[in-house]
Amino acid sequence: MARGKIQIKKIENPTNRQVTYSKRRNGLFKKANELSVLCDAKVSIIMFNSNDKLHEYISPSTTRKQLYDQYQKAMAIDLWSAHYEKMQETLIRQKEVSRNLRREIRRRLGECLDDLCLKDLRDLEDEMENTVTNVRVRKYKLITNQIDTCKKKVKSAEQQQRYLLQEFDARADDPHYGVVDNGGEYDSVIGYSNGGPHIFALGLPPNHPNLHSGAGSDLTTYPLLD
Amino acid sequence: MARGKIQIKKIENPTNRQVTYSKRRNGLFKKANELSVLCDAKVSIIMFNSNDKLHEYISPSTTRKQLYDQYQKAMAIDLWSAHYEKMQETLIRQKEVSRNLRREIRRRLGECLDDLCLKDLRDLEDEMENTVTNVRVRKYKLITNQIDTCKKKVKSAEQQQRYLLQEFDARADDPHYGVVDNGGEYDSVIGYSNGGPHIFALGLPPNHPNLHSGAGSDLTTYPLLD
DNA sequence: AACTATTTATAAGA
DNA sequence: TTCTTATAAATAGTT
Repeated sequence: MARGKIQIKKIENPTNRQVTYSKRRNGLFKKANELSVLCDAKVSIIMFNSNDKLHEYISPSTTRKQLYDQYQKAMAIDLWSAHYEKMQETLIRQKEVSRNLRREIRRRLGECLDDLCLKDLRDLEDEMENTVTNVRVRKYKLITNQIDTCKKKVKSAEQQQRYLLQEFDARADDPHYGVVDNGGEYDSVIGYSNGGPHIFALGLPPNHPNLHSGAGSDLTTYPLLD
Repeated sequence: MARGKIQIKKIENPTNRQVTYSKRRNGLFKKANELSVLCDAKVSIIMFNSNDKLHEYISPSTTRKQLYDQYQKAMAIDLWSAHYEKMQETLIRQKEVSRNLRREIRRRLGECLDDLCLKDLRDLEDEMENTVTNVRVRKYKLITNQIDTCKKKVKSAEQQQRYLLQEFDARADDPHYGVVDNGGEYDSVIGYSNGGPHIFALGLPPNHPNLHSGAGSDLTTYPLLD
């Protein structure tokens, strides 16, 4: 535009190119600035030269963040990247799936049945009955397990009791062990009314294995059985 | 820059401002384009006028995404990550929801029952039975409706039949109508074994209204009822 | 970086 | 909005 017109095509001489880039960049930024002031506009220019060096202009009336937030809003976000789009699609599909699943569940709660035909209803009914059967099987198994566990505990408790009585008798016959005098009344021990402390009072070691095994520490569940 | 120098400050007249914005925007984009061609550079300009209308220039040698990816890398900032992250979160939540819904359904199919306690199983069983009840109610209603429809059709067919027989008798008594001689045997008509053609043979007009009404055209469903 | 001949952009008017 | 045109501004090539 001076000392001769030029063709608008790539300047092959790298030095000339760099010089022109510099001059015109300044010109562009100056124009951008004038525009933003004259017209109360917000302008951003970012540019990379052929060596990928970044230069940037932001009009003084705004900030990068403000400008790009506004830009994203104006662009309605989605066109951004393939990734973004894919994400959005996935999200929509997920929501659709959820909706369908919810409807399935509602049907299985006995709602939304009006748009089902007779066959669908029959299938649903069959399915429900299968499920009930499965649930009952599982429930039965659970109950059976619990009962078994309880029985084992009872057995263990009884064994424990027998062992303790035996031990008690043995020591009652042995003069080396002192006997608590309660007027020949053994009920408080035999009846298990207040077991633990009495036993220790009789000289059993506190960490007796049969007392502290799993069954032993759960003896309190005993009254719950019946 | 012509017909008089101007001060670089906001143009207060909105019309003038808009005109200048338009002209200078074109100038700016033209310069940007020349620069990008001459110097093999990548340029992006985004601008909002005072009414927040967006205008954008991207040099043809690149794309928005490319340019902004490069920009982000160069700036070591993340322009879109906030949006991105929010979306990712939403997606993860949605998937979680779906997974839960699926498990609910599987339970209602009698699967995955192992981690339910006795109370859960009882609730599930009750729920299933409620559903079965609802399904049966709905099924019953559907069947009742179908039966009602069938009954109506039967009634209509019988009425039709009665009318035709009456008509037949009337014409048999009237000497103006010729009678097909089959040895006094009327069964083939009375028995309805091959109704249509015989009737027309007897001289009924082909587009007899009672024959071609909705009920009439469905007479073939009659044998299916019972 | 400065100069300057020349091209280009554009303000004001139509 | 677009065109016109006088003039300001930008800048290509040179120093």
